[in-house]
Amino acid sequence: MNNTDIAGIFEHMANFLEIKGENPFKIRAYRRAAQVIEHLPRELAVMLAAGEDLKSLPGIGQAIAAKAEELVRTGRLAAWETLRGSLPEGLSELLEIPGIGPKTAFRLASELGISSVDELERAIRQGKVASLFRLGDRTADNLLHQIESLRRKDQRIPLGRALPLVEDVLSMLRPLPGVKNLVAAGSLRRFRETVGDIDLMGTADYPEQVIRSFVSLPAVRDVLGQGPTKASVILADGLQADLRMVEHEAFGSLLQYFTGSRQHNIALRARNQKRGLKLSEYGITDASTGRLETFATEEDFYARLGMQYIPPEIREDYGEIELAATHALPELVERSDIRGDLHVHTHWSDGTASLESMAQAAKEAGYAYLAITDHSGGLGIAGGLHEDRLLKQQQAIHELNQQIEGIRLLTGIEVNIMSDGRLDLPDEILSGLDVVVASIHSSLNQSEGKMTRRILKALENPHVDILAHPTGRLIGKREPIAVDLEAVFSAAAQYRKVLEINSMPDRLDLKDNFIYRARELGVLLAINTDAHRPEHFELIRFGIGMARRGWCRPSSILNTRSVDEVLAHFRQGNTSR
DNA sequence: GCCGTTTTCGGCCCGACTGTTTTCAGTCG
Repeated sequence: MNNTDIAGIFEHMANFLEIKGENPFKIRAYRRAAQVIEHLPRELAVMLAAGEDLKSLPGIGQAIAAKAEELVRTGRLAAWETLRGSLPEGLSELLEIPGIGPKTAFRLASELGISSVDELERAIRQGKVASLFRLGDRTADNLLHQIESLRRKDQRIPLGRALPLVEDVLSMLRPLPGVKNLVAAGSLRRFRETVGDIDLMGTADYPEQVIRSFVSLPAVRDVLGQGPTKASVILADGLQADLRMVEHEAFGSLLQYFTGSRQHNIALRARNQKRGLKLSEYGITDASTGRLETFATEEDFYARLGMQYIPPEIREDYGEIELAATHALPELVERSDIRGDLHVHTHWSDGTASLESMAQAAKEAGYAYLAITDHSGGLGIAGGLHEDRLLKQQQAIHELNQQIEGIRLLTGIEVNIMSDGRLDLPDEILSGLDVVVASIHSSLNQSEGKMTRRILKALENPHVDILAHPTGRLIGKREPIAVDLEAVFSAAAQYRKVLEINSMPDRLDLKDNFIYRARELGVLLAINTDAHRPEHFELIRFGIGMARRGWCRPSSILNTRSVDEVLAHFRQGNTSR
């Protein structure tokens, strides 16, 4: 049983306990455990097999550790079987409907015998729901609307689609007269790989005018609501965006509050409550005096708590609060730290641009070096390079290096890892290149054992420098390959191989929690764009966002180093066996 | 059920809105 399944069961248990009116803190404990487990970089089964104590995980104590172990060992959980037997199975899905909480769900089940969304819809149409005590026509009507919108609701959408959309909106509103602040908060600001709703907030001299302009933007498909300081709209892709205009003095605490994450805020408040400070979106209240202090910036807000400013990307209650309190947060990698890209394509394979224009674009991006890594000729990739054309390309790169100034091109290849782990170019060819990026593009459905052996074999090749997009996932389109990443990370650390953080918004591969784990194991990472055209260099910000979510300092990222240091690192990898 | 620079017991984030009431429970973010 894997982590997703286990987390799912704990989440269901929380729902059922809630419906039964159990202790709310017990319920919260199950929810928190589910979240922690869901985002673990390693399988609980693996940790248990290694003899590790699950109680060392945050939010997991004696009882939940034992239950998790029971699930791993037997695939079942007696406590869960009992619980689910005591209530109608479908009740959990009722909680998905906005407006229905545990109390209402319980009453719908006990008083009307409803146990599914379909049954609820029928009951509403028959007028049964509106006749219940403390419910009425309005409530029933709203629920019906929620059910309908839930059925056509778009999923969370990838960050790569949401961010440009939101930036468009912001760039049209910011020039309005009197606008001081205007930013997106929420999971978008934290650079989560997918986002649900968008929370925009700002301060301005004439807030109503900003609201009016907002709802009449061309990107707005539908206006859900509009008041003097707040409006809700639907943008393209079905993305809901809320704009909130506030007083300038309270902007800092409001931004902090709406940036989240929820877990971060809960932990932050609990911690400071003990010190007599009450935190809210309006500011900080000293319990002894009852006086509310406001904050125009987040920096001031955190400083008042005696803490370092915490970058949004790591506000996940993953230890950042404690470190910020002792001023020991890591300095996270930034765009300006990046000195080159080690994975790009040109029209020599499936890219669209020439060597020259890619070099020029990299130079404009502020880079000192650029590795040209077109596809190797093997399996089914359009226009991949065979040995003769690769040699010609190397020649062209050498010549271009003579002509251009301000950037150094490195020769390279993105070589296919074939289904048995061999590479589709011979070692003699690979040894003549500055950078060898290896990746999987075929036979993606192999078993975990086979896939892991395949990748480990590729990593054992002394000429391989970087493993690109290690899991092969495409967000929302293709599942990651089945592979024992823990084994891959260990091998990479041992052989000094570099793992890629691919910045393509539909890849973001490795993802945040795996970056965190790889870094923990001492693996060096590279943030690459995998650019296929000059504009793609801009996508580096997504990779940087992931790296920051994985707590990477510049020292964890190879391409923050000079070209000589990069090449020196590859040479070490080549001779370390 | 979890957790500990005041605690191994006694706490556990905070405020607003909605619809239904006549003082507030339930839900949400």
